[in-house]
Amino acid sequence: MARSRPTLRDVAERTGVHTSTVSRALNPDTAHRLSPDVVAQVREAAAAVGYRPHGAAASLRTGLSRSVAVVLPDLTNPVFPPIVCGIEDTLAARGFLPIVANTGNDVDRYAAVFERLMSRGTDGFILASARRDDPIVDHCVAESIPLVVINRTVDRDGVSAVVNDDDRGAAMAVQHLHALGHRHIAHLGGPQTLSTGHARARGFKRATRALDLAAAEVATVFADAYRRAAGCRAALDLLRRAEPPTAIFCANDLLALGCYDALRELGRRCPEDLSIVGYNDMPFVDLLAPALTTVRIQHDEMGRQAARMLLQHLDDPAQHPFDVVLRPELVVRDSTAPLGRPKRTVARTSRPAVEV
Amino acid sequence: MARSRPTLRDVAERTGVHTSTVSRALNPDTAHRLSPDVVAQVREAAAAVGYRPHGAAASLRTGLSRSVAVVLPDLTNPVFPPIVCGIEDTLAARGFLPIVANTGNDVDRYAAVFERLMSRGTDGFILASARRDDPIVDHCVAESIPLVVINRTVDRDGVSAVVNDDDRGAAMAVQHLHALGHRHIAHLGGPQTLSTGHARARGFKRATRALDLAAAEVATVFADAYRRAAGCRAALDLLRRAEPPTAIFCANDLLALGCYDALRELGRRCPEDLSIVGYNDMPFVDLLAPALTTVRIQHDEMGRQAARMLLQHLDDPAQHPFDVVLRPELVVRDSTAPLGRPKRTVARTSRPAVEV
DNA sequence: CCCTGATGTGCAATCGATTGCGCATTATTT
DNA sequence: AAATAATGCGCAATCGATTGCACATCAGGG
Repeated sequence: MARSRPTLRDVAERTGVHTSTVSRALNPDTAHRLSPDVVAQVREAAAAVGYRPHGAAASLRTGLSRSVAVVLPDLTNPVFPPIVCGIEDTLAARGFLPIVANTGNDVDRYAAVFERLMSRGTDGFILASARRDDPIVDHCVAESIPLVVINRTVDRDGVSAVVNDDDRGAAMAVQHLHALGHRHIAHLGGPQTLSTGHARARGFKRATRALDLAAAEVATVFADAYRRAAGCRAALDLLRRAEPPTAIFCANDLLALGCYDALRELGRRCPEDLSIVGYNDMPFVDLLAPALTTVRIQHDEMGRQAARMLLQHLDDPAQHPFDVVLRPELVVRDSTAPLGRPKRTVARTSRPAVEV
Repeated sequence: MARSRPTLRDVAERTGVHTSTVSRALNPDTAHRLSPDVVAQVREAAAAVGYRPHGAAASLRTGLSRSVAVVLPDLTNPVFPPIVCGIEDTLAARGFLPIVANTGNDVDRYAAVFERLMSRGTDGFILASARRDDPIVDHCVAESIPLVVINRTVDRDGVSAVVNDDDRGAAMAVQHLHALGHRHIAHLGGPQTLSTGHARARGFKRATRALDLAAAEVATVFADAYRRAAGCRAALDLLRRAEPPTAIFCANDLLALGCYDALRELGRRCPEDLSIVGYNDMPFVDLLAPALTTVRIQHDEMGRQAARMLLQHLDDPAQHPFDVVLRPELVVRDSTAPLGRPKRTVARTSRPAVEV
């Protein structure tokens, strides 16, 4: 035992043919060039000795690995798993294996992970971790490495992206709050180094202006990360001001959870004292207390589109970069209520967890 | 452009030395055998041409890849990301890259993913997807492939595992419910093909017997998957019986969420009409309505232990398999209340999301 | 019956990095 | 100063799979 794994040679010797014949017999694309009985014999022998192709060797020779790297900024953010599932489904249908890596929102680890994935040889990248100004994206473009950015996009040109219409989504949130009578609406923004944080803040500003909400009424603070704790800090900042807002639009759901924490700390209630809107409609926010009103993005669809896009680039290296922009949807639940006349909590809009 | 990536040869020619010298200069372990100025020149040239090691080639020659596969049964279950983070931290410190793959609870995909990872060449496996009787685990043992199972273990011997004391955790849940006065306690069990489902059911049975709860009072139903929808179905089954339980111990948090769904469907309330205990204390269950009482497992620590274990096996192939059993902890929140005298919801035990 | 063409298989080079072995040069010892 | 040890580096084989090319065999047509 512990003998090294069987190779093409072992199968060849067992069958009495050459290794090249074995290689062809085992490859569905070349098997037709051989006589059927040889193919059958080879396959049988391969199964008998438990032959497994040596990916590194094949990859070395062909330069292809039939695997793509999926880089996430934060695995613990529940918004990403459904996206990954969409990617997986689409890639699996074409025989590609997605390799998921996590940067944990750390720039150094982002670089290290990319380096390792590159050297390990993946055919392409799907980056959910892109920053607006991203050296790694630049590098990929310069080296013509097949690449798709997802959810977050970059400022520069020449990169295929699957994103949401964050500007519109933000406007939907503001309009909803405005329709409920809110005038002191604040924005708990995300990092402005990320396209999502930037676009949602821009949409917020545009929408409040369009609705003639005085600038003073539309305070904006920025969290330094899409994290619950950062959201709490920023929310406390907003809520401790002289004239606190009656509603907050958060740039993502984790920040909204931070708002919940802040309210609890201050002994105030949602939605009675403050209406909160999140962004992403990540799994489980429908079960929170109160159930979170949020802007839903199409998780699975984003993943599927990104995977399809990357496959197009792999199939045709000349494929020109393009964008797919998905439309968000407002999901009204219990964390928003009319100003001064908070609605009673009734049967809330539920949404089952994503079934894989 | 689009010129193929630089190789050792390119660096060698540029420096005027042999490729083997370049190889040694770039490898910290062998650089000391060369004169310092050669090393410096080589490193400089390598950086200048943007040399990146070709992992597949190195892996082919050495048989090592410095990467380990982490196989998850269900990426969308929030209990796993924190575990993966623990694994990542520990592996990164030793220069190993974790490659995360997801089986989506699908046996065929499990096999396919394993096959791909094997052929791609990973130095070892951390399986969170093991079943009690798992052919893939058997295969790894037979082939002496370094392996650690995590969270779920296997019935067979000879496999290193990091698990929780599920039996004890279940007993803690039952004792808690019993102390609250509950006598009609049911168990919403997980799949019995998984060690977690099995051990938690066993712990439930043991604890109820020890407390002299009549067998009739301790109904048990099994969900066919750790999913919210499956939990809902099973809970409806329990709650529609002639003598429904006053408390349910669920084999994991997702099943508990299914209970919440079932209650809503029946128009009953938790904890007034039914006390619910979950298992795992996955992220965000502290924010649910009501905040979930659950058995907490040590997510990060599990990951760290498993990674350490695997590294031990990699360092010393003769390392004998061993187990690490972590102790669970009951976290009482608002989903459980004294029988017939439901407590008012007060400030609940909060727990911030895991900071990466 | 020979020639052409098709078909099936073998040969050997190749991908890029690693490493045991050996040679050459320099340092050390007596 | 000569013999020996130590150091620095090059040579070439190797890992396993793939693939262009060549060769052999056989079928069919003239």
